[in-house]
Amino acid sequence: MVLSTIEYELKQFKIFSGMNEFESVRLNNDKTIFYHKKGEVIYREGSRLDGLYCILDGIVKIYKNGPNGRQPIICLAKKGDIIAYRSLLSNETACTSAKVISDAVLCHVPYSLFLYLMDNNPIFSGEIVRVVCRELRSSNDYMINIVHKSVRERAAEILLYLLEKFGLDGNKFLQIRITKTDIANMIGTVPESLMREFSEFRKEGLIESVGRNIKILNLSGLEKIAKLNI
Amino acid sequence: MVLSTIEYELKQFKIFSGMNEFESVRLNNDKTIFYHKKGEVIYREGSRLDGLYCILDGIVKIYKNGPNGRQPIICLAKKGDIIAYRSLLSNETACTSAKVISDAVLCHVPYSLFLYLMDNNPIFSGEIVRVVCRELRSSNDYMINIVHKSVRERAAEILLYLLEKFGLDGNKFLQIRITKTDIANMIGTVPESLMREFSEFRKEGLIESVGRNIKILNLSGLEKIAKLNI
DNA sequence: CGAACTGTTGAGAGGCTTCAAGCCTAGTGG
DNA sequence: CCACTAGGCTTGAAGCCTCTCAACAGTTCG
Repeated sequence: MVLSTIEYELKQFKIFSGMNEFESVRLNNDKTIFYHKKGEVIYREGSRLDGLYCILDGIVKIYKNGPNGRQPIICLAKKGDIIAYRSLLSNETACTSAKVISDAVLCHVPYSLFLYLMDNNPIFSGEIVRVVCRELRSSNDYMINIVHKSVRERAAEILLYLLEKFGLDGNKFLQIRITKTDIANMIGTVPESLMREFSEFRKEGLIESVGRNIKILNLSGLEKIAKLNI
Repeated sequence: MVLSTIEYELKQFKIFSGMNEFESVRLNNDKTIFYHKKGEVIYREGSRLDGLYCILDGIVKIYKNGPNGRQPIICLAKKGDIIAYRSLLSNETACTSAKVISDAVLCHVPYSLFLYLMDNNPIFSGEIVRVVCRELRSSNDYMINIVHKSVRERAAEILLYLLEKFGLDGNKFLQIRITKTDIANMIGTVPESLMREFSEFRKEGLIESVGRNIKILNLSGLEKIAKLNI
């Protein structure tokens, strides 16, 4: 990804869609582009952040350090998503960590510019509020799922989530390569338990999976298991 | 509660602290006060809301309709809290329901005024953003707790939550009367399991409980069990 | 190419839920 | 105001679901 296309990419972010000439110039001057390899940590729980990140490419996992050495994953962020804005808004230290799970290109927008846009650009601030609200809603939904559904139901649901968020390639394979441990951490279980459910799904002809590659064969079957919408 | 004190009560809400003369008058004209008895439903999941509610008195539970006929409780709201604002901000239908569990006095602020304040009063909009962010953070924290902790740990934690939010009376009793079913629904378990943990706590001298009245005897003991902060 | 991590399956243990049954509390209607 | 009834409280027993531990095959990446 070359720099000239980055300006174009940034324009695709809804939050930046209402910027005037002055703001655009300032964004281009103040921003920093980072290239991160898989496995690199972008920020850590407890640290004080000095700006937000727009994801231009790759996949980032947002997680917490939980009890018993686990690392529950809050969500996955991909191209088009923004991360690290919540702690800025409430002026707290980060309550999550972020790690790259698929080589990523990030655009750092400094706190000062963020504040300026929040105060002076209603499209920006309105869009940020919408993002937070959406996250709050999905966080609530997620909670219900994880607490009141069995591992089998959650295993089906996470496949649907990955499908919706990352899509399929031409051969019906999920367009994301992610470890079973990470998936298990997304639905609050251990890799072994997740494994067993996937094995079941395989026997039932719902999916095919070889290592990290997952093929979705029967969407409606998975939906039935996941019991979406109550 | 008489009407003259209501204006005073509303001023106590941080979101209204920065209003000018005009906005104050409009709030007083446009608002509606509702008196709700225990058990009454304020709004239902899926309905379109026409304003937010400020809780002037009483306790309201925010819950969802989950699988298997359960009603997982997202949070409890008391005097000083505002509810139903999220769906307004993202212009969606309500994703939760709200029911009174302790006789309540609510102040309804219509959507139009809400929008006006969001656009014209930076103290108001800033405070709303902070409220959403705080909720998002606690929602994330809550999720981790509920997923990766045992029922015993969660049972201890919910007591600490109730203690912090509602406090104790002179005799060390929690200042909230809530059913075991509701508490169980807050920590993602069934009343019977919660019961057993409370019985244990009783044997260990951590609490005393008779029916809906819960007395906290050993705070640090509960904290140790809850394993707060990882 | 080798070490470290991940994937996969099995066996066993234990925590939690479900079902059941009786007591008690609280809210309703006469 | 009191009796009644529905629902909440409480405990026990049984069984299932999920986690833990273990072992080995496969994969990834330096």
